[in-house]
Amino acid sequence: MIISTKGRYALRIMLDLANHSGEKVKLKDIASRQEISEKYMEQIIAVLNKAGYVRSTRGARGGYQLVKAPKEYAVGMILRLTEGSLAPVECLSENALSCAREKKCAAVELYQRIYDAVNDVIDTTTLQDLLDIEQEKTKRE
Amino acid sequence: MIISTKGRYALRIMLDLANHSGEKVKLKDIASRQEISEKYMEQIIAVLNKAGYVRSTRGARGGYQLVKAPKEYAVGMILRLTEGSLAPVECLSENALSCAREKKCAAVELYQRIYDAVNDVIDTTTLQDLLDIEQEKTKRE
DNA sequence: TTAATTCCTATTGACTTACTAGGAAATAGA
DNA sequence: TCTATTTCCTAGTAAGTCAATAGGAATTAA
Repeated sequence: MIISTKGRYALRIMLDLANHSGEKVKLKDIASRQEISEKYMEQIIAVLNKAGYVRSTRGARGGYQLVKAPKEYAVGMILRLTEGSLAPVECLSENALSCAREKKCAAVELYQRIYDAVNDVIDTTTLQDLLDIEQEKTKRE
Repeated sequence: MIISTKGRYALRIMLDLANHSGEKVKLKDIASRQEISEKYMEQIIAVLNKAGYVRSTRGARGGYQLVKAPKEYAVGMILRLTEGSLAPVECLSENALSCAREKKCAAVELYQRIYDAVNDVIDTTTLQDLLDIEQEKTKRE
């Protein structure tokens, strides 16, 4: 049960953009700050862009910026977009094909509880919350 | 974020054994009831056996049985044994090597919340709970 | 002695992950 | 208009994981 680099990097990209609101931020700058491969980041931010979570400006002096305020982005939106469903098992995913043992399967109840618990956390935590945590952490240093 | 067949099958094996408490259950019977490859199951039950969660009897008329009562097995024990840590990210696992950005990383707080939520569910649900759910489900059919 | 069963180890095909690579398209500024 | 800068698009790839399959050794009841 793992959140891959795709989702984690997406979160860090969004956080980085949130930390530079108002500016057009170049991918190169995010990459150097976050120490992530620029080329790999391109692919990840492309997804965020297509979904309308960030706005891009092409060409020289171009860059990316957030479309909405940080508190408008639940981390669940970002993780689901980049990772796909965070369901612990396939059969709970949106597009799941029905399972033959569905009717008598006891375990699916357990999986649903796990799923609910995870969804609750990621849907009630926003980018702004992470910003606050970050600030708190650097203050403490 | 997925619980693989290893963990899911382990759960079903344990449930199957729980449904036949007192008997020595042959792998072949579990395999046919659960429609799981017998050879694959061997590998999974071997882990459960080594951990002492089941007791095996070798040779003709041998089989497996649970060591303790179903309510003594939290599903977390079984899943962690077969899946490894259910931490959403590597850095939260037991044996994780320390991360350079640990001190300022805001996201780790999120991951910890997810981890806590998952652990809470799997540590408070036992095999007996699943048995009860199963009974409830078949009664309703 | 035989049949039935668990135990042990190796191999494999398909898939996923985390990139790398190369260049096309767009745009600001000279 | 030209050039440097930046995003956009697509393809490839090495390493690792998953979900088995395979074959046979060891053990035991009858």
